[in-house]
Amino acid sequence: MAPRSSRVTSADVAREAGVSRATVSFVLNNTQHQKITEATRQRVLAAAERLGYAPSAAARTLRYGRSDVVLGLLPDWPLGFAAGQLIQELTLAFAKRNFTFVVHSSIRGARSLSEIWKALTPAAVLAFEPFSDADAAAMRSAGIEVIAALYDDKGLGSDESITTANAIGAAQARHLAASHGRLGYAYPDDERVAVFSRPRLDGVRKVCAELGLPDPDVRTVPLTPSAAADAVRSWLAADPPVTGICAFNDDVAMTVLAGLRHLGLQAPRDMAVIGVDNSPAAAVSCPPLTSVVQDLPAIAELYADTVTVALDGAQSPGNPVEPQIRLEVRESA
Amino acid sequence: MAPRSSRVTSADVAREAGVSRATVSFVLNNTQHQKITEATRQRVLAAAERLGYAPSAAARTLRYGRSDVVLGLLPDWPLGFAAGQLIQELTLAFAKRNFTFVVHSSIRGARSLSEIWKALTPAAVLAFEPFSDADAAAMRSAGIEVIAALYDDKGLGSDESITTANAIGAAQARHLAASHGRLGYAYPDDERVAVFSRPRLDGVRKVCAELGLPDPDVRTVPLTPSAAADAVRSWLAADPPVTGICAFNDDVAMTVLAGLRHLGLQAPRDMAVIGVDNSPAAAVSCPPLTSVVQDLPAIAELYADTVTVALDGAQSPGNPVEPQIRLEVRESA
DNA sequence: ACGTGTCGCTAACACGTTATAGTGGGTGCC
DNA sequence: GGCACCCACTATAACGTGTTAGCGACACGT
Repeated sequence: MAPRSSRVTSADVAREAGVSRATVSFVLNNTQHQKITEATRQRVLAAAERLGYAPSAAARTLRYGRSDVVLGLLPDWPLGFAAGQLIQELTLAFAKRNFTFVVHSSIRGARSLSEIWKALTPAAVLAFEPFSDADAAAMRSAGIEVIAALYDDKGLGSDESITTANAIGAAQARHLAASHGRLGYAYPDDERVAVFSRPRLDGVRKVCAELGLPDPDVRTVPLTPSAAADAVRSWLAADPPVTGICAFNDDVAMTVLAGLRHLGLQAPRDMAVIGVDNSPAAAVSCPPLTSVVQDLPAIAELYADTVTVALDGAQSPGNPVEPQIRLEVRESA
Repeated sequence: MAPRSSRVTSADVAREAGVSRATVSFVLNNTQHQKITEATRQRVLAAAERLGYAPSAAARTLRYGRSDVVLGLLPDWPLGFAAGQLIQELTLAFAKRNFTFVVHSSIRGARSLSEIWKALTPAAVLAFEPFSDADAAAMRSAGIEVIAALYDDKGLGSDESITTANAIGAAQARHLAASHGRLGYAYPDDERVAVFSRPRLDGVRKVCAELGLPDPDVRTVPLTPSAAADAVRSWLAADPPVTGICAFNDDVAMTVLAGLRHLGLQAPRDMAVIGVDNSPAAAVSCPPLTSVVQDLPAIAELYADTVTVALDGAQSPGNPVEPQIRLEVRESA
């Protein structure tokens, strides 16, 4: 009724309904072990509705000692199509578990990591970037669950990191190995994505070893047609020539395709290329790009389950199914 | 020293340093009007460091009534390259102003808008999606500044919305009008991006009117080569034929290029195409795509300034420069 | 010796919420 | 009528912080 400029609190609702703050809390939180007359309940609900009461998350967090916010920490590499999609799936997956998922892009020159989680008091941090042990320890001592969604090359915290990244490279390699005797890897020209590129390359390496193929010929491919042409020349000049290329993602793959065109060559006749992400551009590149499709909803569910289990100690409701990898086969391979 | 499982509070620091909590607060916040002996100051700082003290953001927010979090609300359309870049620039711009910028993707089926800001108590909300007046009113009554970074087709809250979107369409149209008498617009097949596509189209319309050209021929282009081919056929069959196409973004533009190839035609000979975003794929498409480059850092600064001014009532430090639009001219137009 | 300041610090309150202990009033039982 | 007991609700204590009022000690001027 009276739109105070300040925040409307539970005390306002209590006054409006003619009850105590405790009763308001009982009604609005449906406290089980507390009986409330139906008349009183309705009066409180009506008052809350009329005043537009919204409980203060800060006070609630202070009281509970934990908020329902899960903070996603993104590194500062350029966010592509898949990253955006994963963010949306994570938002949905956490919402289903009554958590609020927000993302902070920890760009260089911005606030330090400690500033971030101190400002948010998240219940958990889902990190897609590496950070120091000191930071991790500080977060834990503040009662924050830390989940690293990273490839652990140091074997550090391996029990908390989940990765399906090497399955991607493996899928690429298996598809190409059917018709190519020597594989190459188009590595991104940006060390900031190493947390993703390394495990993908490892997956290719593993499959090559399994199938008795020689180790893949790895070349860094900057995102310009001429640089890609250089890489293509080197691959074809090798002995035996490298004719099947696993690319880090669709952007790199399409750059390799541009390099081929630059040399007057064609995919897949002269060289087969496979990307990752199945971005919109992949469907309309020339030739249309074969790409690895991750089951991002399943991956998001897996992450969300991991966090939920770590937080509540509750067991995962569903069976912990490994996210599947699918190949969208077009013309480039 | 003693790694308590629970949170380390300022009281712990006070006990460790042998002073009161108030003194700890004075030291750590550098309270000006309060003199503290250098010895005491050092003792407190040492104790805080030793215990790894991190002030509770929840308590601080409760005390101040406002957090330093700015919440970015993203709609549920697929996030592309430009969106990711804008997020990073916004993170940087807000960090420079001592705000923590986080993003929530309000995907359909996830938590309602009110759940989000209730859970975060942000100081301001920077919305890239439309929401109801009731939501806006509720946020305001909770003391949250609401900034709509939207194209206002209803003239609603025009004083708070900032848009440079029509400048994009205008830049496309001006470039094409130099050599094409009739322009077309490749409209995205997703109404969720209407907040961006409409003003861009309006920019094209405005320039066409200014230059005495007929109104642009607008066609919705789904992201498949065959659908794009249909659109291309229609454009070329018009009288006079439409030979200059402004596309909503690079993805749509590259689909139009695929449609051209599908018909055995070439850009820019048979039809010129301009995209928006200058995504990595645009540089390696065939032919390489001419694209509009937004000055995302400047746009981010503008948004951040708008929010800061609304919050503190402070005047913008720099001159409110209009973000510039640049054209990356390649071969497609 | 005594008021007057200043210095350096502490006690206490408020922010808004939830949970626990407690309280007045009605009812049943003997 | 007195006692126990349940019911529906209230008073109050935390959660951790920033801030204001205040307090003892000491210096200083007269």
